[in-house]
Amino acid sequence: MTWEFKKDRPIYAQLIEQIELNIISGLWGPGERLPSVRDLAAQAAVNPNTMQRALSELERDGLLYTVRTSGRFITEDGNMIQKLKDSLAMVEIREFFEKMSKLGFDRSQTIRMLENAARGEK
Amino acid sequence: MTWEFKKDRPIYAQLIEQIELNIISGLWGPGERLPSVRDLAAQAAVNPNTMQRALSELERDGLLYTVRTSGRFITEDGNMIQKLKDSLAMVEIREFFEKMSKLGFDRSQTIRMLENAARGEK
Amino acid sequence: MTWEFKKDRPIYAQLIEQIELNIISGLWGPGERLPSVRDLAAQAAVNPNTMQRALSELERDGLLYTVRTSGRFITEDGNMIQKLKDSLAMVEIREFFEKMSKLGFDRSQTIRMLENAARGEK
Amino acid sequence: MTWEFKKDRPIYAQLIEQIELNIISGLWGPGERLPSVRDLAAQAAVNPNTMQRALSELERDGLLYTVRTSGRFITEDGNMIQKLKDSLAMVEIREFFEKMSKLGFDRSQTIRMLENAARGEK
DNA sequence: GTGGTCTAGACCACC
DNA sequence: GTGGTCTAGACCACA
Repeated sequence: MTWEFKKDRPIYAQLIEQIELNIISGLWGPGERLPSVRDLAAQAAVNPNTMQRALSELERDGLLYTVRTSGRFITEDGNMIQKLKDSLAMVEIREFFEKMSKLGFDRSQTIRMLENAARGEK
Repeated sequence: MTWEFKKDRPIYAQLIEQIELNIISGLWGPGERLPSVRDLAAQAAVNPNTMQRALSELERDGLLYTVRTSGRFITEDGNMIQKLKDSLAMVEIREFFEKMSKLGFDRSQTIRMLENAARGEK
Repeated sequence: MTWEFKKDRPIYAQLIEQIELNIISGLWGPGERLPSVRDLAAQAAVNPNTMQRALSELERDGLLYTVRTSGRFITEDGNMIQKLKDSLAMVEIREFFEKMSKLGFDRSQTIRMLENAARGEK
Repeated sequence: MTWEFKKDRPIYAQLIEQIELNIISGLWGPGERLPSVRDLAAQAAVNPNTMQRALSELERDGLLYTVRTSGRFITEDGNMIQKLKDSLAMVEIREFFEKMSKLGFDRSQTIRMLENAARGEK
């Protein structure tokens, strides 16, 4: 796991994004225990407070949960993970349609081009 | 025409991008004369040299041409504009597939979701 | 290495030409590291930006490549160097035929004179 | 006949060159009478003194001759014109060999490439 | 230290 | 007036 950050957005937001990806991709499986905030922060070379903030937000969203004195864990609710995955996908899809529209392609043209592209690279 | 720049990429690159969009969208039609470098630079609030660099690169790609002492013009080669449009679209498509793949969706899943999204918003 | 410039053409163009000659002649061999932009500029007594422009264009043509924070290097693709050599030669040949034609010599006459000249000086 | 001058060399030298080309190419035939210095100067948009200087040098070389009260004429000595033609050609040939040598081609390689080029464009 | 970018301001050639 | 070029000097990212 490598952590990289760009300067154009807050680091805590980028942390959230990366952690979500780790969960969605299954790299961090449901119910799995996370390293300590300190360790994670050291690993990512960020301030522990920043890491803490990211984890708190993820916890607020229900993606993580804390067991006092024992640590933080990934949610075991597969449904929730699935919903996150779908919701992130919807954001990407919306942005993609937006960009293609700026290029002058409407939704159906866009889909047709996507089909061709997928077929072409098989 | 509004010009906005982010800090994470060179301004000249963003200028190129925006100008390409202006051409593709037809806002600046084939054969049309551009404002002078100085005017464009003032409009975009960048240094004339930066605008000059962007225009030079676009000219190198054949999208613009210069008539000495008279000004710069959009290419009259509609074919070239079409090719640019397609090529920019291919970049977007590739990036989109890439992102969706990180989320765990393969090409055919992605396309299915796109179709649903397009249908859902009609 | 001496750098000289005439006033009738842009300096950056003359820089490009001289550097190409350095590469073709093998004075700067494939894979070799160039001096820094600043050093080259000082050596040639031009502004660093001007040298930078020349190098950028050469890089765009694939004759050089940059390793961030480490420096610029001559391409290791001997084929590309050979192609450059041939292409520059073709330009010279074309111009030469052109001039001789203005003097009233056609291609075959020109070649015959060249053969005589080469023989005469042996 | 159009007259064009670059700034990097004296105008009178460029006048000489152009006039020599006119004679060699036969545009101005042997024995033909030239327009007056004043007219030539006006035509070329140069100072009459400059034109005068060019003509004097050409006369010194024997390419022109003056008949008092009647005007200037192209030499009728075809031999001389031929010699001029050859001598200008030799200059071109020498320069060409020089340039090709800088590119790394020796005389025989150069000649072979010229033959190929001439054949290729037929 | 490296290359990359940007700005400000100047001069030139062309018509 | 147009575009083209050059210089001087600054700041940034990267390692």
